[in-house]
Order: sequence, then C-alpha cells, then structure tokens
Amino acid sequence: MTVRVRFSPAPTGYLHVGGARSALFNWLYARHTGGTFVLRIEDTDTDRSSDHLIEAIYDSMRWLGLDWDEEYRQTDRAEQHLAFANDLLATGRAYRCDCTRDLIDARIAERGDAANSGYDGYCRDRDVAAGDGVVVRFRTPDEGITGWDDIVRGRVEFDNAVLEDFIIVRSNGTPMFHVANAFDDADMGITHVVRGEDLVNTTPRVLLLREALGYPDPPVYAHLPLIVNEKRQKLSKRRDDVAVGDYRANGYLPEAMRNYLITLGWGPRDGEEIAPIERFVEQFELSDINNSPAFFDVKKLQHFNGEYIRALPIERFVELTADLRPQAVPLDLYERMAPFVQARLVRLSAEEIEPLVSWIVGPPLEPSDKDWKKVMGKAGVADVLRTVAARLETVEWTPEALEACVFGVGEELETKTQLPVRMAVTGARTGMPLFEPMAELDRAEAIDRINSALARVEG
RNA sequence: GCCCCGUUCGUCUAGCGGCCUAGGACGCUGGCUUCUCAUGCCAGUAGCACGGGUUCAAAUCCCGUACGGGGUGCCA
Repeated sequence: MTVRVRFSPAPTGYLHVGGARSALFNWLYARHTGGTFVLRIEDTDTDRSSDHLIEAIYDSMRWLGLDWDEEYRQTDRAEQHLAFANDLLATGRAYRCDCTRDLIDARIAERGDAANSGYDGYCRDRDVAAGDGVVVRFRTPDEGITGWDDIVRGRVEFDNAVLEDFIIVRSNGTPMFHVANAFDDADMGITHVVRGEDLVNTTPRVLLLREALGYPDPPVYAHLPLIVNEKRQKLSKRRDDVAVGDYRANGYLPEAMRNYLITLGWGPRDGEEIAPIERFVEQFELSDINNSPAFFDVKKLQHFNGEYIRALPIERFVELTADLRPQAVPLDLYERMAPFVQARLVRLSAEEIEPLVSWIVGPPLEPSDKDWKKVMGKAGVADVLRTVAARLETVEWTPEALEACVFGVGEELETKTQLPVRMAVTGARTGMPLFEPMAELDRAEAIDRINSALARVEG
C-alpha cells in the first residue's frame, strides 16, 4: 500500500507552529515511506477564509522546505460534497432541520438537562422542507460504539448515544467540514491522517459519515499531542506569538525552526537532536510519536538557531545579514567583521547586529552607569588610559600592533588593560574582539575616545 | 455538566517487565580555553504525580485518586 497523507489547514489565519508541526510530520512520513504528501486547503468556511491567507500558508510551508505533491482546495469540490450530503438525505441518514440556536437552547433550558446540551433531534421526523434557514443534519446512531485504533493514542471509542445530530450542510447551502473531510479523505485515497489532538472528537463523526456512504476502509489515524504555552494550554493565535512568519521575520533560520519542531513530540532514535533533515526522514515513524503535550520552548529554539547560524558558510551568513547591518557600515567593512558577528548571534536581527558594529562608524555606545563603574572604577585605570593614548600616537595601525601595544602597557603597569580600552573605544564591556574593529577606526578618533574617557574617569 | 485524552529532571525527550544507582538535549551553576563577550570543551544540578495491585522483578502491565488539557459552533 502506498502511503498518502495530507496536511489540511483552514486558511482562517497564518500558519502557526502547531500547524507547521502537523505539516512537518505528514511530510516526514510521506518522504520516509516514499508516499505522497497532499496539501488540501480546507476553505469551506468561506466567511473566514481568504486567498491572501492561503498564499501566506504556501509561503510559510515553502520557507520550511515542506514541498507537496498534490494540491486541492475544498471549495473547488463543493458540488461533490453536496452530492455526498444529498445521498445521505436520500437514504434517510440525514434530514432537514429548521431549528434556530435559540430554539434549541430554549428546549435545553426547559429540560433542565445540562448533561445533554447538544442538539436534541427535534426535527428527525418532522420532514422539514428545503427553504430559508434550513440546514441538513446527519442522523447519528442512537446506540453502538464508534472507535478506532489511533497510532499515537491507542484505542479510542465514543458512545454513539453522546454524538448529537450535527450539521453537514449550512442553511446557505454550503457543505461543512465533516462532510468535506470525510468525502475528500475517501476520494483522495488518504491512508493516514496525521493531525492535532484537538481534532480527536471530530473523528467519530467522520467515521460515521464514511460508513454511511459505504466507504470500506477508514484511514489510519494518528492524533498528535498539542503544542502548549507556558500555562500548558493549546497555543492560541490570539494569545501567543506563534505564527511561523513571525519567527521568520525575527531572524530564525528555517532549518532551525524545522529541526526544533521535529523534537516536539518525537525524538530521533539515535539521540542526535540537531541533524540534517535526511537523518530525520530516515528515522521517522508515526509509532514513535509520544502522546503528551509539549511546551514550545523559545530558549531551546534559540539554541538550535545559534547552532545553525554558526554552521552557515561565511558568504551565506553575509548574504543573509548584509541588509540587517546599520546603514552607515560599508559592506566591505561588514564583511571583514562578519566572522566575529556570526559567532555571537542568536537570531539574524538588526537588533543584535547593531550594537556589535555601530561604534566602528558612529559614536561609542552609551554604557550604563553600572557597567561604566564596573570597568572604569578600578584603581589604575587612568594610568592605563593615559599611557595607551600616548602610545597610540605612533603605533603601527594594525590589529596585531594595537594588541601588542595595549597588552604591553598592561605588562608594564602589571594590570589588565583590554577592558578599560574597550570601554573607552566601544562604549561597552562586551562585544567582538577589540583590535580588529579598532584598527578600522581613525587613529585620531581612537585617541580622542580614550582621552574623553580619561577625562570622565578623572572627573 | 457531558465526552475524550494526558502525567519521566524547570523544559523537550530516551525508556516498550530485568541492561535504570533512569540516558541525552535546552536552561541554570561552576571550571578550563581567553586580558571582553560569544564559541568550544569538562563537570555539577534536577525527574518516573500519588495510592493500591499483578510479578521472583515495574518508570514500564492493571485499577483507582489527584492534577492538567482538549472538545462540547450553521469554525476547522
């Protein structure tokens, strides 16, 4: 049997990390088995879906390197879904209903039976005619059990009696999710359904619909554990910052994102968490997915990102970050500094690059009082600065000579000299190696900065 | 309320009855490398939710309890 899996996002929002993980696991399984990865846009909710969002989903998937083999849009297939629903109507497995939500709620209140708050089957035998405000509901069996063997969760069963008669065609005539989903999975020959656990309770409905239409072999289901926030709740587009596009914009590499996502709910057998995607394709098995929710840990993502940044060939690093450098930094200067920058970034962001290099072409950074005191408050700093400033007048202006000069002063005065010089020249106590970028400064400018610092120290 | 599900270091995972004095990774702490920071390397820290069974043997199987989550739409 050839594996056919599908990722079926509803284009009602941007692709978020949960959806991306579902897409990724489907993709991994398809590539692992040599099967087919189908992308099916579930845009049956036309009010909330948009072409713009569909494009954004394509974009995020391509960014992550998740290529698909076939592509469908459910709205293109609405006629078939409707025909499917009509079959059910014709065979009495579905019926029309004109109850409004208010009416249903009123009956529930009247019954005083909060335990059974779903639809009560009021219209089952009323023989409602087609018309305004009329929907089609599926007649769920009153007894029996609907269940399946989930690869991740094991046997899952629902008592049919608790399944209410759900709507399959809206009053505006458009088919709903369950019917579209059931028909398409059958029609497209989907063999494995890999999706989030939040869809578990729609599964018995889809299974019942398939059965009602006589499709024999349901696909194998694998419901993925949810990705949760620090409060252990399902990630929400509103509450949490989770759009894949945002991570892209914030300087995460797609390889890092993809690699990190793989570790959520699955672990490679060989324990190598950071590895080329091919290694994961080789090892990926649905049966190895674990079944408890995973917290999306940005700290660990950042670690992965740092690893991938440092692994970048330097030319590629420059290519990716050149536009993020401060405007005033010439490209050739940036290229010379790039190796030092690369080793220090967690994200490819202007925010992180700026303080590293801006002082070479602009004024020194402005240190906090605390940092200033920590470095400049030490005894002997004035002597160091004075001596270094004097020697800088004549020293050869190369990184090597600068280093020899500054360290030489240290030996003579029996103290460490880099930190005060660094603070004077860059305005920070941390950053790139000092002497390479310092050699890019004008001699006079460098001496000037040290003298200003000296003045401030002697206050 | 009702239905479904989950529970191994703070976090992500390995573990499928003896290889477990529970392994790895992130984080954190300390050390080495280094006259900054970062990297790299080394070390330390910390966990089988609880209670009963089953078994010669349980993190692993069973049953309860507690806690947590998902769903309960003319969303998907």
